[in-house]
Amino acid sequence: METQDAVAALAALAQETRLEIFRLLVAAGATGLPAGKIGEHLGLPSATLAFHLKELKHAGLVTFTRQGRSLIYAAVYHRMNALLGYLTENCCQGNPAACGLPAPRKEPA
Amino acid sequence: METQDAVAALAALAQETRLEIFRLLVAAGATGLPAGKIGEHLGLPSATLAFHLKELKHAGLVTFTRQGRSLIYAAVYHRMNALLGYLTENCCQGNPAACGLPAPRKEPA
DNA sequence: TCCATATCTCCATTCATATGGAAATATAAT
DNA sequence: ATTATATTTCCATATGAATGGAGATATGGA
Repeated sequence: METQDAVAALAALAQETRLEIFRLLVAAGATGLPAGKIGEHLGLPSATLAFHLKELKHAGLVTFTRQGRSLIYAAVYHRMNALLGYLTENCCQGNPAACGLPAPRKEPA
Repeated sequence: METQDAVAALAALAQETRLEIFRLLVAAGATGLPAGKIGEHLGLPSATLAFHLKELKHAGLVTFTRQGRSLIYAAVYHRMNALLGYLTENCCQGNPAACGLPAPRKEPA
């Protein structure tokens, strides 16, 4: 992952509402959640929700597929993985132990 | 680490200049770097540099100590560690393997 | 076709962030 | 004391992000 992409992903997650959306989608797993359910869970007006989903989508952290009239959103794990890889490689002295982490498996995505 | 702190740390790193400052400090290791050297490396006007250092400091990602008339800045590794811990725990289904990572050692800081 | 549902786009408004010149503060040296 | 160095704070400005109402678009069902 390049620095530009890392900045985009970090910016997408650096907002309470969006971080909560992402966490909810992670918890929902591979099946994902329709936009409506997300808004319901977090009590968000539709326009606000759409705005944040667009940001996450733009950063590559979520995708969606249509199912009837619902759009089902899901977390993109490999993107999160790539972000964690970037951070451990670039912000832990190339030595993850410096940040208390075990050796990372080389970023695949 | 709480969600609030994670958002603050993410926001601090979600900016190209600040991410570069932090990476530079990580590379510099425990001895750190005087503010002036950082600005020199990255070609930043002093006011801009001071602004970003304040943001990083506020997020707990850097500290500084005075040495003569220089302020020596250094990366706070345990904070980065805590952020990575938060992300793997909360954004990888509580299952780091979902993000291609080995099991994390429990966040100590 | 007509209506209901799910979600988005448009827009105005508000608030926060980023940038950098200029002046202020702190330390050191002569 | 005075001057030089290192860095910060102050301030104005420009740019971008967040919020949410209202209307547009897409799909499915009667």
